[in-house]
Amino acid sequence: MKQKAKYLIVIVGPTAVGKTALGIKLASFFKTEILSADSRQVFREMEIGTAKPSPEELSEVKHYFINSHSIYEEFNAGKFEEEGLKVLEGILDTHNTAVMVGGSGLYIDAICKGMDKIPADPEIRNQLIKQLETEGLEKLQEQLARHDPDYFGKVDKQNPQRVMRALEVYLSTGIPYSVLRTRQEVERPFSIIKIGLDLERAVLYERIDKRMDEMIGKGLFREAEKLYPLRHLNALQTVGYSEIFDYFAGIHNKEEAVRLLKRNSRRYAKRQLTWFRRDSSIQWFKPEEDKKINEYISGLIEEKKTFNI
RNA sequence: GGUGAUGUAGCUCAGUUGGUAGAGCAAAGGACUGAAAAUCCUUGUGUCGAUGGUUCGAUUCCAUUCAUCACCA
Repeated sequence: MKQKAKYLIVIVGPTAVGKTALGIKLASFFKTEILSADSRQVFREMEIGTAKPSPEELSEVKHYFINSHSIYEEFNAGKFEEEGLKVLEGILDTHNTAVMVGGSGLYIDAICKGMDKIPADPEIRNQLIKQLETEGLEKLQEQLARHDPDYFGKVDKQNPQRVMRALEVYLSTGIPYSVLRTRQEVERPFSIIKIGLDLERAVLYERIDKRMDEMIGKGLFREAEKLYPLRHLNALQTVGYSEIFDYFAGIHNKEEAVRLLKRNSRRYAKRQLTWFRRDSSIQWFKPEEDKKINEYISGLIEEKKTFNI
């Protein structure tokens, strides 16, 4: 029996570029569903600051991983791969095409390329965080140099998160991180079509600033005020909220908070672009280039169909 | 119209006793496999308003000129 071709259309790009709208158009066209790859939109306790699809948009097309988890839960790229793959399988069981939309590069890669199955140990991680506070980064660097000289030679030693993760893995498994982290890409049972959305930088930044003003108008500060007592949670260590928490904590005034909200969102967009730019399988378009995007996708899908006959 | 001040990086400004310049902010580039909207690294981007003069050499001194601001008419 001939196997049907299955496709995952992935839409990536910086924040505020218009990924959500394109995703909905494509999913509607293919009569399929959307997998959101966004590390903050998964959380139901956060709303305004994460720029989720609107209720209308959500009712138009079924979205997964929007409001699916709680900020009290531990959620990460590894879990996203595991849970997301299951959801994808489900969609592709009944559809030929699925759409994934998101700005979290690591999450996108987790689905498209897979991650090494290296365990996480939150307990050890918390210990390491404490150790970082009390003894400083240097002590952790020394430990890593001793236990995993290989990785120590490669890592960005100034980055506490990198150093701690490697130590976490070694301390919980007894195996050096460098041994477990093979970065081997896995083959998925579907074809992946990656669409990147980008805009002229100045225009993108204008959109980011404008959207931030809109979020503030919708009550972002009120939302952040409610979440303020939970600010220590990982989910809330994020652009759009921490700037407001600092305002509540008296670190800066409201005007400065607004300035930082915008600036940090812009910087976030830049980091996203840096991540996506190195992925040569992404075909880039401007958000309004619907026609070109259509041609690009149908071209690829046609080709594969022909090939399979 | 007169007098004065200012004109240097995207913005706010510093500076050069004459040897083509530097801070803050903004920004740019990059890394990154379980915190990733996180975390970390690197980088000063410039006809020093314009034209002419003095000088070995002018962004700096002089003249003219343009622009902006303030005050006086």
